[in-house]
Amino acid sequence: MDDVSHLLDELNDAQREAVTMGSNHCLVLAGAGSGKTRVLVHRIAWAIQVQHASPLSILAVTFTNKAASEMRGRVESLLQIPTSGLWIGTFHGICNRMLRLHASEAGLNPTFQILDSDDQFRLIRRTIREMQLDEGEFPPRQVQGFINARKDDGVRPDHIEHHGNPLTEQMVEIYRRYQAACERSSLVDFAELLLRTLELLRDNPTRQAHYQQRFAHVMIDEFQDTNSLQYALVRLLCGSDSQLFVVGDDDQSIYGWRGAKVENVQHFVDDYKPQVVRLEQNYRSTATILEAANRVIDHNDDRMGKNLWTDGEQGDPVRVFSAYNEDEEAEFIIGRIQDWLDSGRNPSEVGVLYRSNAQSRLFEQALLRADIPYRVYGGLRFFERAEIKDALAYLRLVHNPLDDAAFERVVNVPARGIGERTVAHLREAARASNQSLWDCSRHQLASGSLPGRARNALGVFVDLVAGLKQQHDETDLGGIMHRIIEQTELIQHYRARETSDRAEARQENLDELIRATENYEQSIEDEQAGLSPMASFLTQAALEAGEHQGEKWQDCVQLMTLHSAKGLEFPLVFMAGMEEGLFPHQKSVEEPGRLSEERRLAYVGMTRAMELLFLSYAESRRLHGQTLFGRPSRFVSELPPALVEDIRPRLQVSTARAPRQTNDGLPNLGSRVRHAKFGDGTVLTVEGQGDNARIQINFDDAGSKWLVFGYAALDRIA
DNA sequence: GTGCGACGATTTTAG
DNA sequence: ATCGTCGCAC
Repeated sequence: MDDVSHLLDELNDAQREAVTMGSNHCLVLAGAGSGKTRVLVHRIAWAIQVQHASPLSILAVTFTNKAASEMRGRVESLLQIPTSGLWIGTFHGICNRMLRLHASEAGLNPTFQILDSDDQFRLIRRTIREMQLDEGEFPPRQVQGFINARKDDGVRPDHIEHHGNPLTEQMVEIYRRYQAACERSSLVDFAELLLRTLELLRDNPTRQAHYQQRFAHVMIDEFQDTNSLQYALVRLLCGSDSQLFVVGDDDQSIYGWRGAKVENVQHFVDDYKPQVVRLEQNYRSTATILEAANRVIDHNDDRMGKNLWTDGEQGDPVRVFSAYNEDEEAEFIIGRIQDWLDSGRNPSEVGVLYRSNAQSRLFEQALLRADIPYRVYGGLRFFERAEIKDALAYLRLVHNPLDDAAFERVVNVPARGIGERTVAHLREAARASNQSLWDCSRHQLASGSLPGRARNALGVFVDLVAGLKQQHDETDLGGIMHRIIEQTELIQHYRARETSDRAEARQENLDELIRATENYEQSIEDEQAGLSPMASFLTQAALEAGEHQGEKWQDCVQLMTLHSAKGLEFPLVFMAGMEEGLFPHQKSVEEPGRLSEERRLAYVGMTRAMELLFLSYAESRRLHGQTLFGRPSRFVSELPPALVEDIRPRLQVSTARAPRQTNDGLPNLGSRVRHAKFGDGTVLTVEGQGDNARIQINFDDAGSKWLVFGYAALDRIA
């Protein structure tokens, strides 16, 4: 046997057990910071070098492109071989690959284009409008959620029971028509990528047998994030001789709201009887931080059980800061960051985490004032920006004139006098003749059945795209992209409509897009699948929307939501806005089962911290234009007091929390009161005087109510 | 076809 | 407070 010590040297016992697992299926319950990526990478290497598995027999699935490319890179450097034979990718990437290879068997045009969620939204909205339904009654967002949820459950329109419920019946009809529109134009949305692949394998025994035989080693990362469809797909991909190696952490399941099923971890145990390995040694955080996080997550009663430990240092206590308001909170955090920098540490070692994006603004302003560089995660990514999508819509039309979604997007961008009436006429004619909007436009122009003005305008558009199509034969991808941006006059369009710096940014992005097409090299797989560089580029753009903010890889303080912090680590972490209603979020408190997910989110946040962890909350906070008086998050009180250092004990300073009684006996804003029926609450508003005063109280359990002071019989409580 | 004011909603998000 | 969408007037 080859010397394989390099595969095992740096592993602890549990990690080694997982990596060297024999013929059994394996479930690795990998706690935060316990080295799960290392285990996955070494497992792949082990399969190839020790079990002599062919690289072609390996399928490794992740949730993000970032995780996939990191894994690929690490396997490559560990094995010192190129990894092009291995299937490492996201569920969507892998499904895309299979569908391209077997397009006709899956009932698809091999040049199908992928719809991102924005494209999908627009197409659904248009479908609703075309059906002359009321968008108030059928909000496109909701319908989109409905359709995706059905697809995630593997359900097609014909299989939905509407039980005579007219609302459901309509929803199903929208689903049906949306799907028909997709198929007419060879468009595939994200959920469809998975569902089609599932159906392909399910209904095609030859293909199924082929892949089941081929993939002898199937590895799945972040298994707690899989939805029903993904688990069904995993089950179809694994044959009786395949080994499943599944890594996950039920305590880090924070995506239940978008369909992820933690239960899949238990299902996997039941279905495959895997050997279970727990990775509980943490290499990231101090003992104090770890213990505090353990104690918080311990309040959940639906855990598989796991207790992280470390042989590292005790470290500093967890610091809890009680701010008077959100401004003071931000000020405090920036002060501590300044201390950190003054002690010679770097901005990029600092993570400021919050529950919702709206909270970022305060920190941005404060950091700006303090002249500390920062980077905000979230927002639109490169290929999601409007100007990029506009330009790509032209590219899509050149690539596939049947793409009605692309046609609709840019037929009047820049405005060229093709109004809603003309487009409606085209849609109607297209539907009547069962044609694409593009073909229909050409016929309408030829037959002269359009009013003069519309005819001219549409003629300009058709000539433009037709001209570009023609030029496509003479030039490469970069060349055609360049000409698209030049000839469509998109830049002039933004210039005329928007402020100069906004237009400037769009121009830069479009320049960047040209550069990206010029430098684009399609993968060998895409080439083998017979994809043109253009088709390959469009697929990539849809599948990998790109970095949130390019180039900003400087030394920056990192601002992000708790969700996007998953998988990252920082020596210094702030968790801001630790208030009931904000975190845990009000909506999660109301729905049963959601609270434990919020607690897992708190756990994820805390376990991001390596050396120092600060939690902070504000006693009063302006939100949606009004001032709210919150209480500290329950997660704060779940911390073991021995590990906590209160930076400002509430008794000391708090004005909002120690309200004086006014002369007329009315409670002050922000004070806590008890009502016989509604329970405890916080006074939000006081109007009028004496017994006739109307008081708005936000009750902890009963919600916000208006009461007349004289009748309400309120007791003040501490 | 564009511009403006009213209106409403406002957790988290990768592919 | 703020942002996006809708309807209406020019």
